[in-house]
Parts: sequence; structure tokens; C-alpha cells
Amino acid sequence: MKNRIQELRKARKVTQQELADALCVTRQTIISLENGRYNASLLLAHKAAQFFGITIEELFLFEDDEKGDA
Amino acid sequence: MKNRIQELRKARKVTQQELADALCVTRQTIISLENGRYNASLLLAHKAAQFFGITIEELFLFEDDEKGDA
DNA sequence: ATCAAATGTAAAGCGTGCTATACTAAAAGT
DNA sequence: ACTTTTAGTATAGCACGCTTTACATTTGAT
Repeated sequence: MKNRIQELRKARKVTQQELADALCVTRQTIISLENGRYNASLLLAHKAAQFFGITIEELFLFEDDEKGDA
Repeated sequence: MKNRIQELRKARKVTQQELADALCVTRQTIISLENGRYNASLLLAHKAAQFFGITIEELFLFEDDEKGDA
């Protein structure tokens, strides 16, 4: 699914490294999330949502037909 | 983190198998989630929350000091 | 007590979230 | 132009979410 991490990070003028530190992950993880290489874990999604002061549902865009299920 | 899956599933009188089918996962996955053996993926968390008609934050209890980070 | 449905356990295997390291490229400051 | 910061790519490796299969236990109906 897509997410608004890069958008919100830039709006707050935070670097990838700073965000990574705040969420206790590596910069690679932030890059991969921003560039859609993989989905966050539930815990990381929660931390990121908290960092930006919004809910998980607001930070991640669930398309409702993810991954080919009914 | 903990979750309210078993509680809500029983309240709705749904079996593990029925919930598994609804979320397109195996019964083992439901059992493991209910018994706290591992955390759901973000996508599964979303599906489960939608199934119960609540948000991810309402379905999963984030303790705010998960996994020993600051 | 018996039988079926529902729940639980165990273990091997696969895909992927995340780390670590190293290197490249673009932006920004001076 | 030169240097520093920020962002991106690549790759190897580990941990864990989820599957699959098979078997055991509990619950409930009759």
C-alpha cells in the first residue's frame, strides 16, 4: 500500500536520518518505505503515525483491493 | 502488542475458521494472533479492523513502550 | 458415553521487513 | 569549484509473518 511518509516528513523539514532515529530504525528502512519497496510492520506503522500525530489509517493508504484478494 | 481479536470474534460468534476465511489467511494465523505468538502485518491488521468495523488503533493495543526502544 | 465441531500445538519452509555496509548522485553552503 | 549534507542504489544476512500438514485437546450436541 502507499503511504504519506515522504510528504509529511518534508512538510516538517525532517531528514530521513532524523526520522529514522525518531522511529528507531535505519535510514534504509525509511528510504524503502518512502519509495514503496515494502510495507511497514504494524509496530513501525504505529510509531510513524504517532510521530506525525495522525492515525495509521491516515498515514497509510489502503486501496481496499490490496494483494488480489476478494 | 496485544489485540482484541479473540474478544471481538467471540462477541460476534464467529469461529476462527470463519474469521480466517474472511481475512484470507489460515486458521493458524488467527490462532497465533489471538494467542500473541506474533504481530499482524499492517495489511492483515487493516483487514481485521475493517472486518470488525473499528480502526487499527482500536483493535491493537500499543503499549507505547514496545520492544524496548526509548 | 459418543461423535463432531472448535480450538490448540508442533515443525518445516517461504517471502519479506529490517539491518548493516559500502558506494553513487543530487542539493546546498561556502 | 569544492565540500558537506541529504537522498538513492545494491547486496548479503537475520528475524518474523504466514502457510501447510498433521496431530491433540476441549467443548457441545445428542
